[in-house]
Amino acid sequence: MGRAPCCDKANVKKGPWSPEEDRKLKEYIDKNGTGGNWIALPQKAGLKRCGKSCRLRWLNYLRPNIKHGDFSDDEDRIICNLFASIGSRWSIIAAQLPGRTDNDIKNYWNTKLKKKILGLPSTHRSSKSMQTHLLQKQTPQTHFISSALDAAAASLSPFLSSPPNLEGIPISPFLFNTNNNSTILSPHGFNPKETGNMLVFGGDQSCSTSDVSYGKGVDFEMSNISTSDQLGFENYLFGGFEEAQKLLLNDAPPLMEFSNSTGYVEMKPLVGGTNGCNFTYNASEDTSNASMKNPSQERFSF
DNA sequence: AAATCTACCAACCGCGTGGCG
DNA sequence: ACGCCACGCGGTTGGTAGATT
Repeated sequence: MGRAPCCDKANVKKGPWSPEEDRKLKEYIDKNGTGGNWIALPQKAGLKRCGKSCRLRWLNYLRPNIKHGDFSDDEDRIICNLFASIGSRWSIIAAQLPGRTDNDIKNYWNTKLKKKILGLPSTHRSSKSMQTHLLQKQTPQTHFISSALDAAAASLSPFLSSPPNLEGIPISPFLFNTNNNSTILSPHGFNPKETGNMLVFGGDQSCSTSDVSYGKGVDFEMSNISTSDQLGFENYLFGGFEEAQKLLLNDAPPLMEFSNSTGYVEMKPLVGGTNGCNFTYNASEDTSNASMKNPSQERFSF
């Protein structure tokens, strides 16, 4: 038994709003307010729209004092700081940015700001091949990313030192950032094609077990981890870097707590978690899946 | 010039929550 | 105390424009 529909789906228009619909909605609300009842509003306003759709259109576009266009550096900073502290609570973040909507901030984060922090080229519709090209050349960008990856490895090394290896090969954790296929970011001098040892943190806007790749003998469990936790962890790893720090509060709290009390490497999100789960790297796990092929490994490019 | 790819963003969807009878 | 209902939120989708091949 599914949820009852909020409106008669057959008789409501969907898709982009026309100027005429905008005018009707704005005129009605200017004159009458929302009346505290979005469900009834479309009919009263003479609109063939779902109440939810009207509410969204009003809040995100028609409402007075909505700010459109580029985000300022200050706004970037506020978003980054709050995201690092509370995760993807977009409505709370939006409350700190007058004129910005949660939807706007969410879109901005997912399409631009996240990449900015992670040091990827400001894409602005730049192609994947161009990004790969930039990464292949030793640019300041790649230097930054490589440095960050080195630090990521350093951050984890105390916990990976015992046991320090699997099958005699040292584990070299590094971050992975990809838009589906072609780009992998590696620390200096580290080629996973040769060693196969890595921890891989999934792709854009995703976080599930299926997004975790396997290095040789390494399995990293990330089931039930929210995107915000994943990004929180990434932020943690990047937190020591000047470039990233510019976007973070100097006194930002630590995002992850590490321990190996159980014999596993446990990386526990301290803030921003929605479900309190842990990342657990099980160093003693059966390595029979070492030969497991993750299709994405076939697409590495250097 | 056309086809394909990619980024962007408006809008949708479904779930959780809180108010109310 | 319980169930219903509307709202608000966050994740996701799909259309479109611009870039690239």
